[in-house]
Amino acid sequence: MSGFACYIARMLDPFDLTDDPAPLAGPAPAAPYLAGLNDAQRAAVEATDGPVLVLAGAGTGKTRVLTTRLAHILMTGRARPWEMMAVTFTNKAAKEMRERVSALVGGAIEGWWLGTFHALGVRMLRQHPEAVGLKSNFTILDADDQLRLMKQLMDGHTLDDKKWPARAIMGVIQRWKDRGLTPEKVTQEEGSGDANGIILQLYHDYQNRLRALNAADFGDLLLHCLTMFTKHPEILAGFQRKFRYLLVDEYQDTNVAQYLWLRLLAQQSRNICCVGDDDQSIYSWRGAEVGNILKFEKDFPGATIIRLEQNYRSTPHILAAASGLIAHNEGRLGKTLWTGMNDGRKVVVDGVWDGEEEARTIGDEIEARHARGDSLDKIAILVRTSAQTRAFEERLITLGIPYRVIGGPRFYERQEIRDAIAYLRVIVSPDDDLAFERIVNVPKRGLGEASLQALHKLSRGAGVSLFEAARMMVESDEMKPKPRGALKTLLDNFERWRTNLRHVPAGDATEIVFDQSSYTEMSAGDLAELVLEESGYIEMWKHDRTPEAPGRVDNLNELVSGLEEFENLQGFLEHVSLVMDNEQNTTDAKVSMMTLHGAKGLEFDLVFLPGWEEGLFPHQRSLDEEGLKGLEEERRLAYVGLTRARHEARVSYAANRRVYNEWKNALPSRFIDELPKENTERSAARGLGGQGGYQSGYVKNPQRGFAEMATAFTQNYGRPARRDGVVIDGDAWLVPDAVSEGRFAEGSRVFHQKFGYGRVLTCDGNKLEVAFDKAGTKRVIDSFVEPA
DNA sequence: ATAGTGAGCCTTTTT
DNA sequence: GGCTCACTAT
Repeated sequence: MSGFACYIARMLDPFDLTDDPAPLAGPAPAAPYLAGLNDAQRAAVEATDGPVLVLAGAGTGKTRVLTTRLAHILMTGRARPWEMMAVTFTNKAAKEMRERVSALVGGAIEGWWLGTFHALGVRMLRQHPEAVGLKSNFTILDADDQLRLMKQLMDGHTLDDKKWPARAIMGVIQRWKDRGLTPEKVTQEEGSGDANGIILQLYHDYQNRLRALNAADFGDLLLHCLTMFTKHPEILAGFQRKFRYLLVDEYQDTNVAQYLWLRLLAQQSRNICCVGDDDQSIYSWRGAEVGNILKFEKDFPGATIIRLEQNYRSTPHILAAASGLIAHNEGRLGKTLWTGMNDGRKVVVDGVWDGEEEARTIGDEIEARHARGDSLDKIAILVRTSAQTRAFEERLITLGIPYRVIGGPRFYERQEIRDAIAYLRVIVSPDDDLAFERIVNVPKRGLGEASLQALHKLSRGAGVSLFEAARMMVESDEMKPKPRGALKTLLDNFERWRTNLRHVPAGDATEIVFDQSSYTEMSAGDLAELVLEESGYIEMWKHDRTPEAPGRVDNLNELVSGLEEFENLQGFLEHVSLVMDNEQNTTDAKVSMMTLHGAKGLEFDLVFLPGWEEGLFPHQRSLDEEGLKGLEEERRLAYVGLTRARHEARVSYAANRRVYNEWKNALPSRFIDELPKENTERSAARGLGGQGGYQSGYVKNPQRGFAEMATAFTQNYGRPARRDGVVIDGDAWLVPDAVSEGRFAEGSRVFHQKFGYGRVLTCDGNKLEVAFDKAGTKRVIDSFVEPA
């Protein structure tokens, strides 16, 4: 802290801006960190006071502006670190911001309130937990815990659990929480309705149960803050006084609860700067309200609005394609992105036969680039749904091209890790019923359904935790000797492990009673190792013969070594519930694969955008459930995808895709039609408007190309009617050019490799509607049928 | 109490 | 295709 103060003093001298009342008014002597900013960026940095909305288009240097702004506020002495709050959506973003601002300021920054909404919310709640009926060591539940809890609560209700599975109920409740609605507030608005009545009742039950468990779920972290602010104005006032400058990243993704939270905190200082891009709002399904950004001016009268429109990332063609696409959305704030770069290549649009061919084509292209010396790090495949990555993984494995899938199952969400953590949780808080329940019978100890029921009954009757009930049970005769013995062993184990627990440093109200005489402090890692060993848990996996078991053992070992970094278990558990990042080792150059959602904020030289088909992208479900709103969000997703590309973007769509078990034929996504013609080029590889076959530059490996061609000729060309062939579906790219370019008259007979013979009903450009003799009426692209 | 089988479901995105 | 749930057999 003192080091930092020192630094400020040193920096202030040469260009003292502290007393400049209106930084926008004139060119102040340029501080070095301002150099290289364009006018808009600089304005965004220097408009420190009053409400500011920065509309930052994709690739316009948002992060740089944001970090510079924070550094500027610090360096000019407008605020000290602990008087600033900066909110992000991901831990990764928070981490990056901390690093970059520190670099600008020239040292670590202590006391700065920087983090995700949830992390900051917890921090506030931990200071005043009693204000919302919690104890300071409250636990944070994850999705898994929530679900199990809800299932328990639902037992008491008559609800069609086919129509309303626990997952769906939690969804409704979470949505309410996103909107800042406690159970009491829901009543006024929409608590009626058949199912809603029961769901609301469950919401009440759920909240009561959480409080009894001294636990909060993710939504509560904000909701409880709101309650606290309203019920205890003095607490709110304290925070209002404290935070003189607020900054919010990704403002378009805030939900109502977050919005209310921010508004309350900013009310006093009014120095709130929100940064966002309405065109990149892609999280409405988890409660985000684009409306928040659209009505910023109304909420904060006199707000300064700054648009960052110069794009430093993409070529003009990519930018124009993306802009042309997003222009189809209504209700935008509107931006005109521009770039000073050279033209570059047009966005390539490539139609392929099926998903397999799509994977092969993309794989080959990547291989060619790789052979040419391009770094795999700069290549990404961005998909709509996570399941799509599979085809590409398989292909890249075959080709021996290293890749990484970003956003897969998280480390801390794996079953074995959650089990291990449950053990640790019970050690730290014996009252943690959910954790206790999770592991009473894992590994199997003969404590099944019946024993658990008995425990629950006793726990409810005596008003004590399950652990306590178990203690009582062991003393009594109510249980059969066998399970009783097993339970006793388990309890004894926990008591013993607990004696090894390292104390929480002062200030925490953890009430753990243990025998001082046998007290031996252990590091968190050592303790975890001991527990996994003595409980038989790791043994269980070592003996497991399923293919994933060895990996699980590895994960458990990794967990233990990860624990070494923490002072104590409590600290680790908090980390687990909030900072679920799994750092990927980024050492080797690999192709990145991820969903479009996961790609936000990233950039790559070459971006593949497969699966642009109606139903998949835009996703049918989005359309069904949200209608036009859903479509527009899907379009924003497409926009996000395109704008990730620096040099090249390659869109593709397949005419046939296997969904679960059956083949479906698909139409190209409407988004493809919405890309301006002048900024796109149709790949020459597959006809569909191009001329020439695969030789026109697509397949870079002629040897394999020819080999496959030969195979395909014998298999396909010779016996076109064959429908059960091994490779037929995948090798349709050898359809002769003449055919792919042909036009089909209505009424003419055609042959389709998947659907067999049929008659053309209608013909619209290259889209045909064909009544197949066996497969029914389908819509297909003309290049996939041939004259019969 | 538990393992194993079968039916029937649903398939987006995740702090 | 894979997951969860429920049921059956041990």
